[in-house]
Amino acid sequence: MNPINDSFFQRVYEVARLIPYGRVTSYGAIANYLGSRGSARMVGWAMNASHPYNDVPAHRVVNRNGLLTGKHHFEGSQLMKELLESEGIEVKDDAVVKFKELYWDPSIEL
DNA sequence: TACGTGACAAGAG
DNA sequence: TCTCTTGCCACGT
Repeated sequence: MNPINDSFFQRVYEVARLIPYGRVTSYGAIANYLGSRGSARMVGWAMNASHPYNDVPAHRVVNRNGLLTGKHHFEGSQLMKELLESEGIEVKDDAVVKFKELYWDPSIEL
């Protein structure tokens, strides 16, 4: 990984940027990739602080059930859904359809 | 300086 | 199978 980013947050953003178009991942997957499963909550916190970063696709990060738990942190509760659908990802009832198929695990793919 | 909060996850009962 | 409890770490008050 890039050593230019030292802080935990920066590393979270780094991984988030690597999420392929049309794919999704979970907070835990990112936390696990960074070395600590228990830091999943930190990933969520990092996403909360990622608003200023336009190149961080926070909408591709959902919880382990594929639920869009963070949609309320977007400008509109529909924005996250629309962003995902614009990438060809089906969203129903605030959850990613075919989540298992679209799931992207950095610790495996990288 | 210390305590509570938060977009989570996994194990145990 | 479902619900409850614990772990983990940075940030704001």
